[in-house]
Order: sequence, then C-alpha cells, then structure tokens
Amino acid sequence: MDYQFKDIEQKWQQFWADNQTFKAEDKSTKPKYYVLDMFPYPSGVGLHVGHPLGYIASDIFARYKRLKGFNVLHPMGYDSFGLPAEQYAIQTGQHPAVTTEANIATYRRQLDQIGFSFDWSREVRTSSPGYYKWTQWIFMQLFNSWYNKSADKAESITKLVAHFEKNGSVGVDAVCDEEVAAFTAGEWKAKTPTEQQEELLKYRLTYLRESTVNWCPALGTVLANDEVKDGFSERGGYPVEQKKMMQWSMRITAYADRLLQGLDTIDWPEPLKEMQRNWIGKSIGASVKFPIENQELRVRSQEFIEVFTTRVDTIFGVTFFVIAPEHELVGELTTPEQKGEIEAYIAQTKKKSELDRMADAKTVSGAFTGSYVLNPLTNEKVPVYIADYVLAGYGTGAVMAVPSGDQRDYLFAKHFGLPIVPIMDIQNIETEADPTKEGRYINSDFMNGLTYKEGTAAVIAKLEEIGVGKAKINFRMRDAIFGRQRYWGEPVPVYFKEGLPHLISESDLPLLLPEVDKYLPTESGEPPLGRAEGWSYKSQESGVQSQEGAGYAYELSTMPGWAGSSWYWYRYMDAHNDKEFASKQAIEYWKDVDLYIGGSEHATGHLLYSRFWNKFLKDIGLVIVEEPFKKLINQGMIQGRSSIMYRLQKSIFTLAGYIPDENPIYFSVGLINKYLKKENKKEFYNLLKTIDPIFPGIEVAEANHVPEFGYFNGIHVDVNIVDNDELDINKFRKSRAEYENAILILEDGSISSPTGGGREGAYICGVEVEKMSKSKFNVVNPDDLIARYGADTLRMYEMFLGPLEQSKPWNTNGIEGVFKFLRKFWRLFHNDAWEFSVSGAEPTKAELKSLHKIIRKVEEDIERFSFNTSVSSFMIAVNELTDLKCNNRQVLQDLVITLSSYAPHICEELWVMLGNKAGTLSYASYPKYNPAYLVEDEFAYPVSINGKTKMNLNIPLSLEQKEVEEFVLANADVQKYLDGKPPKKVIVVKGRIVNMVV
RNA sequence: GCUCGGGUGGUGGAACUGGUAGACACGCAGGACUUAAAAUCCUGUGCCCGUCAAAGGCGUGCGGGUUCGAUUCCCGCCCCGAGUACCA
Repeated sequence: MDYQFKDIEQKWQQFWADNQTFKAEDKSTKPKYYVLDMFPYPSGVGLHVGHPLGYIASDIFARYKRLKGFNVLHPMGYDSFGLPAEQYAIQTGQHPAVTTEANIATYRRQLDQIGFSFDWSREVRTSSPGYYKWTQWIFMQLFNSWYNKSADKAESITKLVAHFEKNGSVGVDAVCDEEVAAFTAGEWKAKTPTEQQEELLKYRLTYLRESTVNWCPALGTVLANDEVKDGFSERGGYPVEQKKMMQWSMRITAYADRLLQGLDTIDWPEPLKEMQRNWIGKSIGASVKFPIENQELRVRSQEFIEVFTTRVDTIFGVTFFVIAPEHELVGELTTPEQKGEIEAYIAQTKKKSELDRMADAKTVSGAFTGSYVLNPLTNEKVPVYIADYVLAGYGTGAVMAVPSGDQRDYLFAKHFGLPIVPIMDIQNIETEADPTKEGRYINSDFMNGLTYKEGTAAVIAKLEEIGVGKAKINFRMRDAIFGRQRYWGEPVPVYFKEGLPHLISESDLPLLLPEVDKYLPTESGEPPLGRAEGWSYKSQESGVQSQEGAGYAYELSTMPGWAGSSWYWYRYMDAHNDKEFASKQAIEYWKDVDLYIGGSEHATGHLLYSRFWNKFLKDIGLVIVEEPFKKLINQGMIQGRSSIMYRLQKSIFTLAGYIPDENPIYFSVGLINKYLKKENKKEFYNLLKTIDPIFPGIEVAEANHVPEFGYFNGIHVDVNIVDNDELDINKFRKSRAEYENAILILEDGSISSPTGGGREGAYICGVEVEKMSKSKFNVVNPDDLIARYGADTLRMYEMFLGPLEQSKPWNTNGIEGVFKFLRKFWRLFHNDAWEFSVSGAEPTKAELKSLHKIIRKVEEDIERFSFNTSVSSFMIAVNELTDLKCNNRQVLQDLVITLSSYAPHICEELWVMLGNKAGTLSYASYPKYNPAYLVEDEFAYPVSINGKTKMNLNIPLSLEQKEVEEFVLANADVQKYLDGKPPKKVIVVKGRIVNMVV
C-alpha cells in the first residue's frame, strides 16, 4: 500500500493514548530527564503554525532521550487563568471557566493531532482548585517569611519574632520596608498584637503596602512593570497611569543579587540573560548626604538630601544638584521668589505623559528652587534644581550633577549657564562631557594625582570617616506588585481583622473563587470579588474567631497571571498529590528541568518570577536546587508571510470619467515593477486599452502620466488560496462577492476575465513579512497542513525550516519536499507493487555506511539542538539507500529507530510491519554508531594551486603526507598546471587537501 | 544611544575545531510517461564571458589584515532584526 498517513497517524495516536505509552515512572533505575515546554495560555483562536515549533523540538528531544535510556518526564498543561477569558466574559456574560474549558479542548485536539509524546496523566491547569490550592499555600509561606541578609536566605517569621522578643530590633539585618522602627525587646512586648502585626508586615516577603502602581483604567486593574510596555498595557495596549494604592507586593528585591549571580550558573541564551541582568540593573556606587544649606529648613524637615551615585570619585566636580519634580522636599526647598517658576515647571511636567517625556529626552528643561545644599567635602554651596530627567523612582530621586563627566548634566549646565569643572587631567570637555576613568585627578583636593581606583577608595573612606556617605549597591528592579483587581485569578488566602491582613487557616485551603453576577467592579469601585454574596471568612478552626457571626472580609484582589506559572514544573512531578504541592521523593528524583524550550518574551516576567519563587522554596527547604531550569532554548518567532495583490486605483479611470466598481483590476506583481519604469509607459496604457472592450464605456486617458506606486493599492489576500505565490484564481473568485468579477492581469501580460476568457499565465502575488494575524489573512493553521500532508510531514517541515532559535517567516513552499521524502522512505520497505518487502540478507558495506553516517549525524545534531540539519541528513540517507535499492531488514530497522523521534507515526507503523511488538518502538535502543563502517581507503583529494581548487585526485588514505605529495607531483595534469616548474611549497593535510604554492 | 543577534544563489538554508562554498529542499528550465492535465520519474540550475563545449574570470554585506589557504580569525565601516532606554 502507498503511504496512507491519515490512517497511520490516527491509529498510533489512539494507541499511545489507550496504552499511556509516554507515562513517566516516578521510580526508576534509569537516569531521569525532564523536558519542559513553556506553559501555554489556551486562547480562543487556537494554535497557528508558529506555536508548535518549540513543542516539536522538545518532543523530538524527549523521544530521543527515551531511546537513549532515560526516564523522561515530558508533561503539558495550561496556564488557564488570565485576562482574555475574563474580557470575553465581560462581553458575553459567559463564565470564564466555561470558555476556558472549551479553549483547552481545542488546544488538546490540536496538540494530539501533532503526535506529541506528552504524559497527559500529569496535566495541570492553574485554574483548577486542586492546583491553585498550592499556589495559595506558597503565598502563605511567603507571607510567613522574611529575608535575613546575614544568613542570605529567607527564614520563618517566627524566628524574627523570637529575635524581637529577645533583642528588639537590634541585630536584625533584613530586606524590608524603609520606614521600619527601632525598638527594644521590652518595647516590642509592650506593643499590642495589632501593632506587632503592622510592624511584621514590613518584613514579610509578600506584604500589603501603599505603593505607586501602574494602574490601567481600561482593564480596571494594576499591572506589574513587565506587563507595561512604553506606557501601555502589554495585553490590549491600553494606557497606563501611575497611582497610589494599597497593594500586595512580592519582595523579589531581596533576591536581586542571587537572581543576578545565578545567571552565571545556567545554560541559557546570552541575550536572555542580558535582558534579566538589565532588568535587575545592579549598580555599584555610593550614597552621599548633602547637607541643606538653609539652617531653618534643616530644623523644619531633614538635614540632608541623599543621593546615589556610581561615580562618587567625581564629587569635586559637582556644580549643581537636581531632584525629581515629585521629590518630597520640593515644596520646602522652593524659596518664595522661585515659587512661580517651580510651580509652572511642575504643572508642565505633569501634563506630559510618560511617552512624551521619553520622546522629549533631548530637550533640556528644569527650574531653580532658590535653595542650596553644601558639598560635604568642600562646604561649597551647590544650587538645587528640579528637572524631569531625574526619576523619582530610581535611587533617592536626587542626583549630584557633575557636568564634566555626565552628558545630561553637561547639557543642563550649558542650558542654565552653570560652571563645568574638569576633574581629570586628560579630560576633554570642550564639546561634550567626558566620562573617562583614565588619567589622574585635578581640582579634587586630597584626591589630586590619584588614579580612578585609588581615588574612589579614598573618597569613600573619607565620606565614611565624616559620616556623610558609604559604599552602596543599588538595583533598578522594584518589588513586584502581586494583586490584580480582576475576577479570573487565584483568590488571595487572606482576611482582614482590624484593618490588618491575616492568613486563613491552612485547613481551609483552597479558598475557592466565588460566583459573581457580573465580572465587573462593584458600584463602589471594589474588584469583582466584592460582588460575591456572603463571601467572608468564618473558620471552624479554633484560632480564628468570627466577628459577630458574620465573618471577616476577604481580600478582594486576585493573584496575577504569573502566580500559577511560577512553580508549575514542580506540580508535574507529582500532579495529583493532595497532601503536598509535590512529595519530597518526587522532588528529590526529578530535581529540576533539564531542558526548557519557549519564547524570549518571558524573559523579564515568568522566567524571573519562577527563579525567585524557586529560590524561596529552596530557602525554606522544600526544593533542592537553586536554579529550576538548567538549560533553556528560545525558539524563534514564526512571522506571517502575507500575500499581496495589486489593485489598480480607480483614479486612473476617473481621469476618463468612469469608475469600474464592479470589475476591479488586479496586476500580477512582476508587472508592477515593470510598469513603474518610464519606458514602459506606452505599453501600460496600451494594455489598459485591451481591457477596454469589456467595458465599452471606458476611455483610458493616455495621459502624460508615468505610472507610479500610487496607481496600485496593495491588498492582502488569504494565503490559503495562494500556492508558491501563485494565486488560485478559481478559489479567489469564489472567496468573496467583490472578487467574482475581478479582472486579473497575469504575470505574462495575459488577462483573466470573469467570463473565463483567454488566460494563459499565472497571477503571482507579492510578499510581505509581518506578524501572523487574522486581519492580515496570513494565518496558516496546522490542522489544514495535517489534513493535507500529515503530522509527520508537518513535524519534519517545521524543523527543516531553519535553526530553531532563528525567527523566520512561515512559508509553506517546500513542504512538498518533506512529504516526498517520507513517501520515499516508505517505499524503501515496499516493492513496485507497494507490497511490504524486506530482505533478511547481510547488509552490504555501502548500506552500512549510509546507515551509520545517519546514526552519528542525528545523534550529534540532536545533542546540539540542530534539528534542521538532521532532516537534510535523513533525506540524504534515504536518497542513498534508494539508489542502493536497499531493502535490508537490519539496516531499515535501525533507520526506523533513528527517524522515530522526528516522524513517530510512520515509524511505529513500519516498526510493527518489521515484526516488532506494537508500542515498543518508543523504548527501543538508539542504534550504536560504529565508526568502522565509515572507514574509507581512498579519498578524492582536492588539489589546489595557490588556494584555488583545480581538480580532485583519488589517493589511498594509507599514504602519508610525503607519499601523497609525490603521488600528486607525479600526476600529468598537475604537471600541466605547474608548467614543468617545481612548486615553491606543497601543503598536504592528510585526508583533507593538497595545496601547492607556485 | 547602549546591549545582543544576523547579512551566503531566484527562495529556505548547509559547511563540525581555518581545508573542495552553495549539501538538502523549494522554485525554475528541459525531457520521459499521458489524448491531455495532475501525479511520478530523469537531467540541468551561483554569476559573468564563451555557438554547445573546453578553458577562464568573479563570487559568502563593504574595505583592509593574518595565513599556503578565510563564510570561519583580527581591525575599521555599512545594512537588517530583537531588547532596552534620561537608571545618576
């Protein structure tokens, strides 16, 4: 029988499901290997052809590792809480759980069709109570922990309380809020429980605090920094504003340094690591206190303004001081004379949006407050300005300005006529600032003559000595906002008593998402959970008293999208455990993810939060590893490849007073380029005239106009009716009413008219690469391709497209080649009458050579994630074996195993036809490569003269360098090139090349 | 601006540590089979100059360098993509 991919693929997908072929063992003598794909969000539109790219690669890898004798964990599940389902719910009133369920069903059907070897028995969904119970539980662990800097790890809050009871706040080195109080043990004990809780909240790793947040009014929720791009929400693109709100946050900043250092220990793509480094944004520098000059002000507010600087060595070059317009001291520092100016400036900056402010980066603006601070080392008066180039959110919101070394300060100084003092002997500051660290200091008092290294050390020592500064490390990363004012997320397991948050009892987990009448905020502006009736905390547990029987109010925010995905890889290890988030044994066996494949868009979101939670879980002894994802690969983005048709503008006919709305005219792409040239102008108008008879009324103005681009409108046409850029004209006419009577000017200049008259050529579409989306008619659906060519072809073609990491436009041209390959492969096992036929003879030398070449190649390729080159090599192997007329059972059986991770269905079928037991292929042994079969006794040496190859000579490989040289020189053709003269030099690389210099 | 990728035929791409550039596939051209088309099979296919051919020249973004030999290493520049951006 010919290759019947449909029957074969259905049959084996069913078999794998029925027999749970890919169920991973929790106990095994085999070494473990954990292959994970990034958690998909099941969106309503289903998969397009770009989505499975990474899944196919990881599946090939997983299948390969099974053949190599590993116990492979390769799970899949759904990150099923999220905004889109909720937006849809708001529009339609359908419960997000219902639409999510339907979307998951679509996803599952599409995934199953591709033949992945997932262990579906471990499927998880973040929105199922059995899962989010543990997300809530981890939240509780975070709430009950604080970060002890001396131990450099998270510890239980009870340990902190014990310390307070014994020693007060002395000796506590914690990552905590800025305004923590200092107290003695006695003072601590004297506090009321509420006061104590209030204080402890400042230490907890997840905490409630009034903070400035990204508020997105259109979505009705706050967003984390990584969910905001250029002042707009990443999902939906709605404007985002800054707002002060009481919010749950995660103290990720406690882990900033460990998150940074950990990057050096993991095998991730460099750009991804770089993105995380930038996001964390560690700066090493110093903080310096500048005393406020006005004595009176010092009494009323504080005595100093503190700055953070990475160039404390330039402190003698400070000629002015700038604070952010939002800085808390602006009001106090502004003198009556300057009040008008300052207020005008603040009003002006407030009007500017975040975006304007960024776009405006080059224009210098600011205003003088009228006040001064004192340089702590010179006691010189330094004027204080406000300017929006200083950000309130970074450092202390104040900078010491050194115009000689910093370009922004330089421009500011020029603009306001402030002095610019050089502090390095080799500094050149004529036209711009010079931030050099070379040379020796000048104008710098005790630092004069020192180098950068010496100077920095000296100035920090001096500042510390007089108590106005110290070395300091600053991070750009902020604590992550953890609450969302939305419905479709995990409820926060917290209730409020006397205005303070308390955890619900662990035995009351999961705290179920309540039903609401609408998925919108309440009339009073509370999140949607505020609509849930009778939703309050009344615990049977002894510790929690209910309040006059009514119960305590729950937290109404839900958790953000990244909560559920920050630990999910552990759940796969033990997906059905209802006692723990995963058992100790499971975690000890599976440890970490060996290979993680996914997109780079998660660089500063999921991948950072996951590392953070993992480190925390390790600190409290629940997991073993410091880093959860040992090796990570980014698959490239698959872009859309749009097909464009070129419609002739109506205007060319309006010139002649006629508008042919009924019969739009489209030009093939080659003609556009042709007719844009002046010399083809006549031909263009003549061509239009030949269309003329169809519309008796038309008169084409043979104007003086040379055709230009504006004459043609580019129109997107559905790529599914275009094959190799050629339009399927019949399908095109049927696709839409407006196309039915279109006139197509074909590539060769002939015309396809609606009446079907006189066509010869083809209509060729133009091409544009852009995002794959419905509106561009360039979405290619894997279902269609599978129906036409089968999953094995799709899998191999997606890999054949190019290196996994590279982004590229999807192009279905060429999929035929892969399909033909599989058919050719199938034919190796069959005779001319398509009957299964293999021979039991001893394999020939040539057959073994082909086989062992591919065995080695595929092994090497998979280990370095070069899947595209394997596909080519398979083609070469099958071509060779076809030429050898090979139908040798032994050879073909090994080939089946080798190919089975790429094209599993066809291989399973052939495996059984070869007489093996169904279902055993997945756990067969990858054939062992034997180099002996590849040994050659001759090699066709390329013989080159001055590096240019002239000919090839077959020379036995047994010959040594000297002998090869003699062999070559003895050759008559070689002598012809040498013109009888001896070469200056002969280079012989054994088994590679012969090169002669003349 | 900074950081990280990447520039190879008509197209996707290959070339392991410096050693025959363009494997494999698509497309295209020609041929076979067919009444015809599709499918299939065979042959050719980097560019230029040659009547076919032989022979030659040029070729991995551009300009240099190292080397017997460079897509690969070094220096300078150009272009494309991604990320990031007043971060003190």
